[in-house]
Amino acid sequence: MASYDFTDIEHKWQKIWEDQRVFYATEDDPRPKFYNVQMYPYPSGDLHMGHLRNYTYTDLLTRYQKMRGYNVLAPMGWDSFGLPAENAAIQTGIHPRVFTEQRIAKMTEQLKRLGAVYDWSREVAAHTPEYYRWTQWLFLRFYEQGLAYKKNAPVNWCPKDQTVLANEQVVNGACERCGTPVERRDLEQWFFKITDYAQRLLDDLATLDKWPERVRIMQENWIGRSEGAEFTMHVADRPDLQFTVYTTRPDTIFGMTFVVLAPEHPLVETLVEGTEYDAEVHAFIDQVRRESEVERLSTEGDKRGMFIGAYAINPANDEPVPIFIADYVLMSYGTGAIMAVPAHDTRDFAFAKLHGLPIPVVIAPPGWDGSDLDEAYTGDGIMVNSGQFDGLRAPEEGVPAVTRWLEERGIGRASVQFRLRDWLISRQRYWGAPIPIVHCPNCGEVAVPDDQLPVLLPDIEDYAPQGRSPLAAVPEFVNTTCPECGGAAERETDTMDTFVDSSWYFLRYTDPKNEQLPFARDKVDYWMPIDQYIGGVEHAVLHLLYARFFTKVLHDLDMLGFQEPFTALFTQGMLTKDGAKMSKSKGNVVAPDPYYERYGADAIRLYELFIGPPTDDAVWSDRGVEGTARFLDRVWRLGTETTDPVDRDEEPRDVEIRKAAHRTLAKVTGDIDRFAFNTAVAALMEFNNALMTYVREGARKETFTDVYDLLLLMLAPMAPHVAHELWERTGHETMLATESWPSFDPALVVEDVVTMVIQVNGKVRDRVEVPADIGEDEAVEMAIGRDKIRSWTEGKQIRKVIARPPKLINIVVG
RNA sequence: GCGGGCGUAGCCGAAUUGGCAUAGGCGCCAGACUUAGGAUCUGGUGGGCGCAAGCCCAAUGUGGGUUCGAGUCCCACCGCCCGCACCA
Repeated sequence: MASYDFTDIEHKWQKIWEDQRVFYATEDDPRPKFYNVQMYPYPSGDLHMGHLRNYTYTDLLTRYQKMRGYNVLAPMGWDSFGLPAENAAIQTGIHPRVFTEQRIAKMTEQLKRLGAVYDWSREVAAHTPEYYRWTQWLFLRFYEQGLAYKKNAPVNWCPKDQTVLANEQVVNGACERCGTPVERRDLEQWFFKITDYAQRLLDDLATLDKWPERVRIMQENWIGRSEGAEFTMHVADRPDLQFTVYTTRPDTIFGMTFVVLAPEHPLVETLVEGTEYDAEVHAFIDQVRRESEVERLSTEGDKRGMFIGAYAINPANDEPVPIFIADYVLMSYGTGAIMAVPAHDTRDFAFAKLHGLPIPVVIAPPGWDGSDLDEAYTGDGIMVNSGQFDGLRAPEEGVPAVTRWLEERGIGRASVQFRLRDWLISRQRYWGAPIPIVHCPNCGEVAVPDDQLPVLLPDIEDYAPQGRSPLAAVPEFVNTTCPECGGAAERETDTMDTFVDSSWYFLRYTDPKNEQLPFARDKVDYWMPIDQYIGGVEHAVLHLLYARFFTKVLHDLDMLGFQEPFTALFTQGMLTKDGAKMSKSKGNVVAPDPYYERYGADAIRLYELFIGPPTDDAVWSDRGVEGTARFLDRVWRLGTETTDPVDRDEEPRDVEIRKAAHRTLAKVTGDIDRFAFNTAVAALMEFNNALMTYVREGARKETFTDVYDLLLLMLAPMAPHVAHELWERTGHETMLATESWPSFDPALVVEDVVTMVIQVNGKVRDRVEVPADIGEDEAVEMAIGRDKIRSWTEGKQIRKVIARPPKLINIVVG
């Protein structure tokens, strides 16, 4: 249906770009660098229109920034470890490597078909020994720093996938991947100590001014810093026993009427041992422990807990308060113990009501009459019933005053807590990078020496997990010798979370073939930080936080010279169809193949750009592609059909079309810079419409050539195949991709005659063409003198005239 | 519950700093070309009046407010979306 053979053209130019290595980059280029990266994908096999949208954005920027004069690096790689390949292997028996590499090959083809260009010499894939060797090497550096450690921990366990999940992989109490309700189990697990970096990860968010604010806010909430105080409490009649509580509201300490320990709190055992509460408490603890997250969530609002037969002393007033355990207090946050102030905490209030505990008010709400509260009051107020602190404003005066008092008495101090937990990186899975640790009966836990890396993933027969890594069933892998004593030892059989792989791949791109180090300092410092990072908002807190953490650790190890990896971040919207995100599992994917055949790659790209604001979700529409295909067809015909431009002197019409071209150029340049690709395409369409009219009414040869060249230059990053072909056919000997992005002529963009709007009482009543440099007095005079305006002002008094020449005059009458 | 965002034509959307609301596309209507058109081109496409040039009016989820002037700023409400979710 198109009037040109786009398939031939696409093949031709894709081959030229690759064969001539047009988009390959080196570090010795004198131009300023621009490092342009899209989050490397999991090789799922088939790209759909939703994926193509993202690749189109990245590719547009690669081509645009090159034309803008930058030394652009746009690499591509694969997040190729992970569960799907392993699950497929369990089902089909195909080795995950074979499965993965077939898909990588397929996706590479599909990217090339779109016309997306990369420096393929820098391709990385997480599953290759050449890559995971360095993932293991980096693990060892973390290990040396005490940033990688093993501990027994209650973990999220997916009974279907038979593996441990990170907190982030648990969605509404269910496994993110398969939806199975998650259970809790105790296992020995490897962690990265990201909490050591919590404050810096929080502080440096402020420097990321080219990140979407919502992503910064999400990370801020995820890190979850809170300020308060912790202090020691003694158990009544047991001077040997004490525990620490954490609170953000030390100013409410006089309102404490009970304390709550997490069921897992170590002191609980001691307190109930041999008492009448022993059996009942243990039954409760067992129940809570075994409960899945789903079950816990379903009981929200009904806070379960019990008195355990002991009392603690409130250090503020020396009153004994009962000790409870309850499931709403978590061992993993703060100290695992809280002072409960029912009057001023909604959870404590609910719990106190349930157990008939007193609810004394210590922060008086404004206008409080001394009566009981119907609900917890958490707002500002005046301290009452609080001894020497009565009358202070809370929390702003009360918190520091009480905290100081606790410090002076030597029982407490100011304390900062983070919601962020350490990053659980071990997986009881096959398809990941083995953790390079050996367990020796004599030497204990021993790091595999650097020169013995990589610890290779062996080929195995049975991938099915049985509560431990499939690697544990491979004696040739497990049995080894201790690097320190040379005796018999066993390898660690857990593998690493794929988020470890993806926390540094963008560093490897800068020096992908290095066999001495993961990357050389000079190369990483040349390319990094990434100037433009593009990816889905679903990675707002996971990948993006981990990658920031890695960068900071490697900075502290003096391996690189920057603190933040991603200068600018862009998160694109999803493509939806039938009201849902396009995905294989929903069965609503739009496969690109028929569209390539019918409309060509450029029409698809252009529609992906035109479909709506890049940050917003968009709905796929077949009609939309037809529209952009029609547009390209018109551009093609303008460039190839005889339009009979003639040599003649320049007329006003010719100047007008040149002005239109330059205004469009200014608009498109600005729009690309602010990621408004949809309006950039609209501007090109509008200009093309004007150009068709111009040609129909008789074109001047020189003018037409000039403005048509501009059109092709602007189209080059968006619809590269057609633009390149037309550039060649219209007689240019250079390649369009290596041309400079044109700069607009300011004289042609500035309008010398503009339409001035004349309003009466804010309503538009007339318009008049005026010189752009018209003076205020002259503009007002002209406005008032217009016949049409007179008919509105006649018989009324002009009270005020707002003049904004040359755009607007507003006459206020009354 | 807490945090963030969105609501404009029949549909997708534009309006960048408070200044001509509705650009561009889709769809629809009419016409031209044509054996034919689901190709292409031209014109139209909120409402009212008018043969017409044109004139007038209404409208940006709802209701208020600030302002000479509000899609844009403020307040309340309605609806939808996203993130977090017992973090003391």
